[in-house]
Amino acid sequence: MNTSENISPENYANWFALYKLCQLAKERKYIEISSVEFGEILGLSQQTGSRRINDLEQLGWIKRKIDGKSQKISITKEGATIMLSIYRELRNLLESILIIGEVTEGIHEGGYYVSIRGYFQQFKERLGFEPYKGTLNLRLSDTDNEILREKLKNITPIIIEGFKDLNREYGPVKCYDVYISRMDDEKNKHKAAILDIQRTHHKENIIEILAKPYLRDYFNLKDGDKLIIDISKDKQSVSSLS
Amino acid sequence: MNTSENISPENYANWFALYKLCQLAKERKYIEISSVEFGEILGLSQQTGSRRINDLEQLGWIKRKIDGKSQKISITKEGATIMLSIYRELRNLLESILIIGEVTEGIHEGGYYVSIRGYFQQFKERLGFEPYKGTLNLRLSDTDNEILREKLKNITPIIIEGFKDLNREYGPVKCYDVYISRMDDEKNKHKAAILDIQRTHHKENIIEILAKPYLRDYFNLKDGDKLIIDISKDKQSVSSLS
DNA sequence: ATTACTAAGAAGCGAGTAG
DNA sequence: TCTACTCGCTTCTTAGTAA
Repeated sequence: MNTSENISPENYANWFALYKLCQLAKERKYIEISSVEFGEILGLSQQTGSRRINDLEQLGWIKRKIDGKSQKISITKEGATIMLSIYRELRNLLESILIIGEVTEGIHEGGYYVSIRGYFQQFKERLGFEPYKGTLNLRLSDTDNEILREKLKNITPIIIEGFKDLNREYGPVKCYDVYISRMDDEKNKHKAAILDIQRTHHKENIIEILAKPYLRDYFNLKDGDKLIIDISKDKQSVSSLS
Repeated sequence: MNTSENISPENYANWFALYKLCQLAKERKYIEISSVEFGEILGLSQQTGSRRINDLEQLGWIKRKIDGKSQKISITKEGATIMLSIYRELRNLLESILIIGEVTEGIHEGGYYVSIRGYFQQFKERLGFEPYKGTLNLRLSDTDNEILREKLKNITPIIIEGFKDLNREYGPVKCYDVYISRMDDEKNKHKAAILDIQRTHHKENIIEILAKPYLRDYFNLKDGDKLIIDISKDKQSVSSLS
């Protein structure tokens, strides 16, 4: 089943009606609603409310029993499939228009950096949080990586200064403020930072994320899970427009 | 931000237009499209294509650069947020209108049953597949459990007959054909069976799933992950209508 | 080529009302 | 009360065309 066939100009009014009915179905069993009430929910008249319910029934997206005064509505398997396919299509689209990183087992180099005393103190002061002594490694697609790098160019990084100790010299490190979140959970949008280490040894598009909590636990992650990386410059476009 | 405010009757035409633009954005960088082409994609005229793009720009959902002949369009953060919030809202709705089970560590009783020789041979023959010798335990919400039980009543179960051996007597077991899938992956819809063991010791709404592969690996699951349980009687409604 | 204006035409909505 | 019909009116779309 092709999603584009399901929502097309002729019936996105119906799709919206189904969406609203599903919201009502949250409270479950079946939906008992009059055309007046449904019209109000749609922000339209009783007549249109009635028409929409008719149309949805015709489309086979809902079933109903009219019982004199009241009508009982339920979502059919077809209706649910429509919703599910739109959901899935949206998920695919979002993976294209957002920068998504895939949790991966890293080489813990970032973690090593964080632990170094001379850096750690600076991270604490300049990032605005005391970072967990380890990084979360996220693998980006080529395109996402490209876009991310381009975006980062337009952002002034937080500079962690280099220093020397008895043994060796430590170079400066750049960080970038970001927000990290799961695709399916809007409440947990966590402040974090991209740790920009110039790396020679993995060509792969892996970025390292610093945050106060241990992110794998905080977001309940396993390898392969996907996170949204949000470089919150509000008015910016998400797909790059050079 | 409230999703219901984002898609309302006045602007779902715009929402749909944004959705279509995002599909185009899949191919990335920026979208370079004429109003004629966009009209065609919408199934509408050039004029409307042009108007939609204008409207979307007005809403701040897209940015564009008109460059003589061609215009380059990109999705703004606001636009992406709209899409993301609809995605999330849909996810919530789907969790209400579909039967969703949460992966949980079971007591492995089902697994014990499967392994028993007298049962195993029957499972193999009657389910149409050779089950993995263990079950996946899914916890249901009270409502989902109620609805599932009600649905199962209307389905003729696969009966696995009881038998005796030297030590004890084994009772009959009922199974129900289902399809199991992740919410985010339409390709992997796997044939499985609910193993209906009358259980006294967990009051919790846990069902046990039989399938050929080890489902935790097959779907890459961890505890708490959610699966759709699809009792595929096609013309049936998903929300119960008695 | 494009985008986008205006005016005519089509589609959709709601008032009135029947069943 | 309900749902849902017809019909007038409003809104949106398209044709023609300018920039």
